[in-house]
Amino acid sequence: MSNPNIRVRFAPSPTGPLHIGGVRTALYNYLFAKKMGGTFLLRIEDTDQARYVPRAEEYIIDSLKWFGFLPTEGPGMGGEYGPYRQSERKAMYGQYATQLVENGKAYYAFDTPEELDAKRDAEKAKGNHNFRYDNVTRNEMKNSLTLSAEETQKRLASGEDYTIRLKVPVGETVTFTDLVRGEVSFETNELDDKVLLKGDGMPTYHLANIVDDHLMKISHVIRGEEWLPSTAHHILLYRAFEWEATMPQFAHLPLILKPVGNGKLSKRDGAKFNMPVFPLAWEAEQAEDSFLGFKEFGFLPEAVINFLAFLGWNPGTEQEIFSVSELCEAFSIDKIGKAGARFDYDKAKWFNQQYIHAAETQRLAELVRPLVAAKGYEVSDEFLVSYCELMKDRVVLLTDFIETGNYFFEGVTTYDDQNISKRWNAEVKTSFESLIGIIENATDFNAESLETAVKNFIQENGLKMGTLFPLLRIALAGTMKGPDVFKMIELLGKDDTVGRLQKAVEYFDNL
RNA sequence: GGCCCGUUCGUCUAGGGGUUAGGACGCUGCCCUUUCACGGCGGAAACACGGGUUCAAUUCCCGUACGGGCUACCA
Repeated sequence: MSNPNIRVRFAPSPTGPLHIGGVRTALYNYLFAKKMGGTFLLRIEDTDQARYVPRAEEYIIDSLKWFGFLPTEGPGMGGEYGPYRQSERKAMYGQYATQLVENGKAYYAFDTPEELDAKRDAEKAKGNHNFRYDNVTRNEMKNSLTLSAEETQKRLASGEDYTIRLKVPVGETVTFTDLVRGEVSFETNELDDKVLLKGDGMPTYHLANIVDDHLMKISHVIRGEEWLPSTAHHILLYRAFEWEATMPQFAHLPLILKPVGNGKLSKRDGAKFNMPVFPLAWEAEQAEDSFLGFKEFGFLPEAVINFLAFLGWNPGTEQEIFSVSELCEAFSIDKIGKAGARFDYDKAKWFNQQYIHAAETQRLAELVRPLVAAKGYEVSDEFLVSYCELMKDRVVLLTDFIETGNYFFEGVTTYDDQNISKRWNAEVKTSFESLIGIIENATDFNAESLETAVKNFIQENGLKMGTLFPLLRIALAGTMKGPDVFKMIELLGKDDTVGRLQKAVEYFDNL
């Protein structure tokens, strides 16, 4: 069921790697579009040349690709409302800004950044800590409202740098209904005359955003709460353009907060808490600006999606595990919470564990393959699949597959000495060596037969499982932890198993 | 400082004028088990505070406190 009237966009700035809050914004937009049968598009807001980072746009798209919620319109993706990169729309914004000046809704301002800084400092010195360029102070600044028409024309003609500022009306109340917060209002007397067009001819976020959302027929603006205060300006802009009738609806998402401490989640929290805050790895010139992502930490994309979906939203039922398609079905804006949500890494890991348990073993093996290769281990595909099957219940992250089960690949490197010395003695050794013989001579080398054979041996000799099993386990794995001993033996194969057991006897003796 | 937004277990949250305030993560006890894990069954743990309104307020209103965001020719 498709609905051409529902169009939403994800509009990031390519200033660096896309952080996890941005991913969640993209996700909510995607889910909303899917739920409503609408369109989800990507728009790159690259109007700040100073902060532009070349690789960032590619990173954003790679990330969306990894999660599997790629927009259907965007740079390099087609769509009839392009271009979808704002830098490529530069000329258009200038025209719209000029139109606003002609209609008396905006004005030229000639104050240089230095002059503005000086003005702010001067006001601060006078005890005024909140100078703003507003409907009062504009009368004392250098702009087309205070300058004569001739002077303005002269400055424009001379090529002097100028900005175009929104002429915020006096004494009005701007009220709108936010889809998550309800009615919100602002007094225009508290609002500053935002710069619409910068000295370099580029639009600011405010202008570009409104023009593009209008031209791209955006029906719902779903974005972070940091944009709530500027929404008043945006509404004023829609009015100035006389686009209010088709103005999109707004939904401001609660922010994602630090796991502990004050403030919103930042990129530095990743290093601080040893957890990912970006979807994919990002390589920067400075080591401190380089990061590993959720992917490299060993997360499955759908687990991250499920986790993120629940950071600020819930379905109102007790179901927690949702596939992406279930999420699309269940999603609704009115279930989005209002308060900021702390980033809970433990919960993220729990989601991942749940998804790994439920994942096809074949797929896990494919994901683990490159990790195994990176370690230099050489194993067959059959081995890897069986190994993943054996380990998937005791793994939280994909990287755990090579860490907690490393002895499968490289043999036993360290033994649990304490548990050995507690159990090892001459008598036990005799039984243990008989046990090796049984394994060595086993004709049906599979877990079930081996278990029967070993248990029979134990019973016939009046031994206890508790004396031999732990030693068997330690001999094979070095540790008391791990999967079923007989399944381990089957996977390791006869030669490897017997080799490990013999090596262990020697080690146990010398302990 | 000003403006705007928010506040239910440690965390994510459900709920909503009368509930034993529900679930999940984490923590913890027991069971399962040759170990670890998985799984199952339990436990501790919350309505920020003060005033109203009301027969009744955690729920509605107002304050306060606390938290968050914005306050750039950044987005």
